[in-house]
Formats: sequence, structure tokens, C-alpha cells
Amino acid sequence: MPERKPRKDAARNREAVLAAADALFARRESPEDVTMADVAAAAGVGKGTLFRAFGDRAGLLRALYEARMEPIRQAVEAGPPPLGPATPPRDRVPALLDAVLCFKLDNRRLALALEEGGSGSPYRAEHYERWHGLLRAVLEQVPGLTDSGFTAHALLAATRADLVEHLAGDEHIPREAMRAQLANFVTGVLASSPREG
Amino acid sequence: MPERKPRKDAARNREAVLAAADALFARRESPEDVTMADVAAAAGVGKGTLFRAFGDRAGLLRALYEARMEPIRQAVEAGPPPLGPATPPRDRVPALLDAVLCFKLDNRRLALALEEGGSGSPYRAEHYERWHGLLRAVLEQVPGLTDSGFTAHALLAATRADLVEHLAGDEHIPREAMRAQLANFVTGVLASSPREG
DNA sequence: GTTGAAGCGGACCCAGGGTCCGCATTCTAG
DNA sequence: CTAGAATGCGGACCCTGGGTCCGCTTCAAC
Repeated sequence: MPERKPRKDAARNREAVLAAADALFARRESPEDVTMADVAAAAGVGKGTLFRAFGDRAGLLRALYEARMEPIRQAVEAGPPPLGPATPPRDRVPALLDAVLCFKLDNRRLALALEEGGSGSPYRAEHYERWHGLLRAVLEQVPGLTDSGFTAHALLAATRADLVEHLAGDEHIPREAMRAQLANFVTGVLASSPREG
Repeated sequence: MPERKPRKDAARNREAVLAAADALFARRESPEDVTMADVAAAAGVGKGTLFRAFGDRAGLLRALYEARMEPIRQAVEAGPPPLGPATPPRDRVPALLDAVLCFKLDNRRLALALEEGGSGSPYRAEHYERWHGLLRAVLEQVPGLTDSGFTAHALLAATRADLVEHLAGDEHIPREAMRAQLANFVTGVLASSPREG
């Protein structure tokens, strides 16, 4: 096991950076005007340290994302219905998408930064693959529904960070209205396949 | 009328740039490695000229986009069914989305560059607003369908350039399969509202 | 305490978008 | 045809921001 435990100061700095970045993304208007130098400065750390700890900008974003996402991941993998695995597919699909939507509403800047800055398409990101794989698998359980791979992509596309940002920020659609509209849309997509009886 | 006609050399250069950029986007793997300097060089023109003619990168992309889009715009605004205005809503919605999809398949790099580099969300771009407005209006004609604004966004999201690129490039889904899957998806969304009759 | 490895930090590098301004080209008036 | 002004040209230059480098510091194992 070549797993070396990190030095104390390294761990402390890592946390400081994470906290600072989190705060910065929350405060600043657009994610693209929170620069790596800003984060380093806010964390009271040199740029070198920052890049050593996270590799690059995308790495920092990913770390932040995973921290924020952890509770949802838990709820999806082993939690109670409607998110957990015991839920019947027709109920779980809307629940999953609602969870994604809520996450993006609660972490707008972060999600935005993650999806746009990610040096290449967001579709190659490991976290996207996970959501897509899961959603696809659940959709596959819905009788009569075809093209579950494509459908999963299309449904997830309706929760893209920049779209959510546009709806919330420019069109001023309130949170609950958005959730309702998404739920309605998802229901429609599912309803087109025959109900099981 | 303060509309001054442009000088001959200016017009010629503008065309040269457009052609060069078009060619470059077609050849290069990713749109982000076709740089403004590249375009200028390929067109045999100085950077100053390029920026004078188009303002900035987004301006160039927009110009390119509009040129490529023109025939489709015509077909949609005044052409025959299934794209033209005489088409019944239930048939026109899939036709419109199919047109968008095909456009993005035929102009992958360009569409990609336009959607991601666009200094801010693609949702504020004037061309998106046009497509969304049109689609929304057509959806509004479909009896029983609610939230046409949101639905229009969600359907368009299924044709986002980076998704199309992912499906075509990474998942190797052939053109016709993709068109069929999108059509199927759209049909599902529309079918959830009661058929008129 | 000593010592070598792990980590630190900020000066530095580089690419790429965008600007500037002296020079060239084109239009227009006489 | 020519002169002058207006318009446009081009590439050197600037600036921002991500990412690297390396001499110095700090930690922790002995």
C-alpha cells in the first residue's frame, strides 16, 4: 500500500483552499471572475500550493463538487425512497432529476463553473457519466420506454447549469415553479410509454 | 441615412476571413485550438483587420453562424411544410428540432465554438432567443400542453452542441439513429398531451 | 537535534484575446 | 489627373489568467 498520509500543514491548507473557494464562488457574480490567484490569496496560500493540491482548475472544481454532492450521493445509493434504490422506476426518475435540479439551484456558480470551464465537454466528466449511467439504468426498467441512453441525456440536459441559471437569474422563475415544470416535463416523457398494469 | 458603404478592400477582406475561418473550423479537431491569430494568418490579413471587421471572437462566430443558418431561416420563415409556417404544430415541432439537430451535425465545430466560447451563457444569445421564441409559440398551439416556455428550453437542450458532439464523436451514434431518437423523444413529449380530434 | 523528504510560495512563463497607431489604400472634389 | 481626407490595414504590443519552477521552510522520523 503506497498510500502515504499527507502532512498536517498540507491537510490544513487543502481545507483552507476548499473553504475559500466555496466562499468566493458564492459571493462573486460569475464563476469566471473568480481566478485561481484569487482563491490562493483568499486562502492565504501561494498559487503553487493550490496547484500542488488540486492539479488544475478543474481539479479544484471537482473536489468542491464532490464535497457538496456527497449527501445526495448517499441518499441515492442507499437512502430511503424516493431517491433510494428501493423506489419504483416511475417515481425514482422524477425524484433523481429533482435532486439534480435542486443541487444546481443551491450551487449555481459552482455548477456553472464546473460545466463550462471543464476543458472539454462536460460529457466526459466522470460525475456526468455516473448520473447518466444511473438514470439510464432506471429508465431501462420503465416498460415500453425505448432509447433509454438518449432519453437519459435529454432529461439531464434539461437541468444543465447554464439553463438553470438562465431560468432563475434572467427569467426570474421561482424555485418551486421550476421544480414543478421539470417534474411535469419528466412526467410527460414517462407517460408516453404504456403504464404497467 | 448615415449608412456608409464599405470600402472595396474591406469587403474583400471580410469575405476572405469568413472563408478562412470556415475552413479552419472544419479542419481542426477542437474549436478552441483555432485561434484568432490563426484565422487572420489563414486569411492573409492582420489581426487588426479581423477585429475591426467582427469586433471580437464571438462576433466572428456569430457572422459565420448566420451565414450558415440563412437557408434554414428562410425555410422556417417562409418555406413549405414541414418546416414552414403552414405546418400543423404537432408536425412542425419535430421538424424544427430535427432541423436544429442536422444543422449541428453538419457544423459541429462551429456550433460548439458558438455555444461554449460565447462569453456568458448561450441563453442570452440573440439566435437562441429566436429559436426559443419560435418553438415556444408553436408549442403553445398544441392543445393540452402546458409550460411551453420551459418545454421549449428542455427540447432545445436535447440538441445542445456539446451533447451532439458527444453522441456523434464519443458514442459513435450514426446520424440517422440520432435523428430517430430525437424524433422519438419529441413525439413522446408531445404525445403526453391529449390528441386533438 | 539532525536530516532528508514533503511542502510552500511567489516570481516567472506562455498563450491567446484584444488594442493601438503609423502607414497604405481608396474614395471624392476640383 | 491630382490632392486631400477618410477609411482601412497590419503586426507589434499589452494584459489577463492558468500553470510551472525552484530555492527556502517546515514537518516528522530517528
